[in-house]
Amino acid sequence: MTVTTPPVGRRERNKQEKLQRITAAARELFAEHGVDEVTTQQVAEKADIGTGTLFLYAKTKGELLLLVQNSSYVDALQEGRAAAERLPDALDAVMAIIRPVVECNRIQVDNGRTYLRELVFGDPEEPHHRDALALTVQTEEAIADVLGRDDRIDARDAATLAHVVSAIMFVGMASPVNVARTVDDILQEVRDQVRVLLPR
Amino acid sequence: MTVTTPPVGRRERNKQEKLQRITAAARELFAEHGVDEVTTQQVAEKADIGTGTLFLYAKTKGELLLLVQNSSYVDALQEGRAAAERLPDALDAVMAIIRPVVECNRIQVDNGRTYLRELVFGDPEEPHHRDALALTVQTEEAIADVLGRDDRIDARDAATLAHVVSAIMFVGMASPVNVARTVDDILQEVRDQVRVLLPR
DNA sequence: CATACTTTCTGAGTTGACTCGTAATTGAGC
DNA sequence: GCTCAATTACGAGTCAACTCAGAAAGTATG
Repeated sequence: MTVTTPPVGRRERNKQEKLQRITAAARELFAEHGVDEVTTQQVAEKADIGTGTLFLYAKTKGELLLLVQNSSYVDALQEGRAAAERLPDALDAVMAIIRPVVECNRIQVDNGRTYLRELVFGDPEEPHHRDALALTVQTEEAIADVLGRDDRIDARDAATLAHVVSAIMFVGMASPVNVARTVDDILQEVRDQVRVLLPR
Repeated sequence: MTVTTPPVGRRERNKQEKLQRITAAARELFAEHGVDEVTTQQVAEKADIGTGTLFLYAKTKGELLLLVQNSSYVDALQEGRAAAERLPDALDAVMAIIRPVVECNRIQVDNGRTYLRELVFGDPEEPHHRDALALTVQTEEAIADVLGRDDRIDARDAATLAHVVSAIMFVGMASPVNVARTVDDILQEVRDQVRVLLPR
C-alpha cells in the first residue's frame, strides 16, 4: 500500500498525463528551434490540447520554459555536488559544482539565457518559478558547504560568498557580452573572479 | 564658425526635436504609471507622432525605457564618483559610488527592474542599449579606480573585483526577493557582500 | 520654380501571447 | 443508472507590440 493515497482518480491521472505531454512537446520544440521561434499554439498542437489549456499548466510561455529546464538543472546540480565531494581545494570544488550548471544552461544559448531572464524577472509566485528559485537556493547551499570546508572561511562568510558566486555565475551566463563564448571560456572567466574572492 | 558643420538642415532639426518630444513623453508616462501600464500608442500620442514613427527612434519599448533612464544614470554615476573621491576607505568609497545608482534605479521599482532586464537581455546592437552598456562599464571603471587606491589590491584584481561588485549590485537590484526592500536594505546587503571580498 | 531623388512619417495590418464565457468531463450522493 | 456540482478543457476573441507599403516632407540640381 502507498503511504500517500490522495485523490488518484481519473481526473488526477488525466491531469498528470496532460502535463507530461505538454512538457515533452515543449522540450522537443524548444530544443529544436529555440523558445523564441516556437509559438504556444505549436506546443499546444504537439501536445494535442487546446490553446487555452496550455495556460492552465503554465501561466506564461516563460513558465513553460522554466518547467522544461528545471528537470535538467536538477540533474546538473546533483552531478556537480557529487564531483565536488572528492576535491579538497575550495576553488576546484566550487568550480566542479558550477561546471555542470553552466553546461546544462548552454546546451542552447538562447534558451539558457531566457531561462535566466524568467528566473529573475518572472512571477515568483508561479509554481515552476518557485521550483527554479529553490534550485538556485540549493546551488548556493552546495557552494556554501564546500566553502565551509575551508578552515579559513567561517560559516557566515561562506553563505555570503556563495551568494556572490551565484551572482557571478548568473552574469557570466546571462551577459550579452558572453553570448558567443564557449562554456569553457565562461568557466574560465567565472574561475578568475571566484579566485580573487577566496582567501589566499 | 563651428568646427563640425554636418547636416544641420531642417531635416536634422526636426529629427532632434521629435526625439526630444518622445523622450519627454515617455519619461512622464513611465514615471507616473510604470512602463508596463503604458502602451507605445500612448507615448506616440503624447509625443504627437504616428505609432510607427516611435519605432524609428527606439526599436522596441525596452529601448525606449533605456533611452529615458540612461540620462538619470549618467547623473547618478557622476554624483557617486564625486562622493567617493573624499573617502579614504575602499569599502566606503565603493558604496558611495553604488548608492546613487541604486537610488536612481529604485525611484520606481518596476521601471528600475525592467531597465536591468533590458540591459542584460535586450539587443546590444541598438544605440540606447550601447549607451547603457557603456554606463555599466564606466561604473565598473569608477569602482576599479577606488579599489586601486588601496595598496593591498593590485590593478588587475581591482578590475576583476569591480566586475564582481557590479554583479552583486545587479542581483541586488533585480532579484525578485528584493522587490519589497528599501534602498537602504539593498545597500546594506550589497555592503555585506562587498566587505567579504575586500582584504581584511 | 520645377524636377527628381532621398529621407522621414504614417496608421492600417499582422502576429502571437494570453483571456474568458461556454462546453465537456468527472465524481458524489441517491 | 441519474442528477447535480465542481473541475477541467476549449478556442474564438482581445490586446498591444511591432511591420511595411505608400504618402509626405525635405534637399539638390538645372
